[in-house]
Amino acid sequence: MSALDIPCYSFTARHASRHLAQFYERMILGSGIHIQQFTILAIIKHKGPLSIIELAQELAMDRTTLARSLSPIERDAYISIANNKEDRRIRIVSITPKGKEKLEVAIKLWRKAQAEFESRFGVERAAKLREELRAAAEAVAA
Amino acid sequence: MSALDIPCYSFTARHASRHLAQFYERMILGSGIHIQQFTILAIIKHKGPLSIIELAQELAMDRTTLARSLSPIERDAYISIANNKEDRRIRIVSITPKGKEKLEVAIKLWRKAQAEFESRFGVERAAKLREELRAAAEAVAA
DNA sequence: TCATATTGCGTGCATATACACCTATAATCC
DNA sequence: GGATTATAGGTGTATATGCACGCAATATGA
Repeated sequence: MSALDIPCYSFTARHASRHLAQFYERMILGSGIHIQQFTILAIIKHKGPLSIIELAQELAMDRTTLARSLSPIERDAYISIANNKEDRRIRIVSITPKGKEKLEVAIKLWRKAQAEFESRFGVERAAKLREELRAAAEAVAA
Repeated sequence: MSALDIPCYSFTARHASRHLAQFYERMILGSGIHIQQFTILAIIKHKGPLSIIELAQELAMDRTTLARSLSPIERDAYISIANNKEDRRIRIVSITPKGKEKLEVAIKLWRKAQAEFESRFGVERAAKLREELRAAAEAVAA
């Protein structure tokens, strides 16, 4: 037996996620950021400044997980986090010029990773897999 | 935009993996172990005593990640790790009677989780998704 | 046999993940 | 307006993940 024979859907998804992440990490290594950070930066850029909770909703991830993921990219000045005047509970996350530059470098490498995966796996097949992954996540939503 | 519109295959896989893991965690909560620990215990039981590296290969995960994942279940005495006489570099991992008991409880809950997912997502569809996830991981293998 | 290469494994570090619990602030309802 | 409730966010703790590096033990080759 090997991992390929373990029937647990959670394990299979985790396994694929790990290996896909490693593949993308290798591909965007030259950018100096991680694939997860790349996604977060891209969303912040495209959705404009937003609060922690709004950002977490966009990314469909836990609020506290996201908050900790922001630390390294704030430390490296790719994002800035400011307080809100109207509602002092809210903290607003924005991408910095330095973050935009970093993102532009990373996005070129990311496109290559996307293309490489599609080349190996098949464009149609990859699109179908993505749809099914989205549906699976939806199916188990709390 | 929401997570469902992010086209990155790595993100989509990570997203689905997170949410499937949370679903399984909720389902096997009563067992007192995590879904990842469940998988590791099941493999150790079925593949008999094996070394760290052999176990890592079975699970297709990093050796050092696995080693740290063993700590909690060794601490809780679900597994035991012994030195090898012939080759003193090798450490052999075995499941304990306590671990087998825990596994039996967890496996009942895990079966319910599997059935629940198949019920929500479709049996055929789930099988197909699993196959495609395996193939995707294979496609990006280093 | 002894120097070298290989192998098995542990640890430091950094990021990822999420639950429980806490504080501060804003909104709501007598 | 003051008590209550709801919301935004931070932190402690625990597990997950993997790279770089180091150490000890075995295997190999001259």
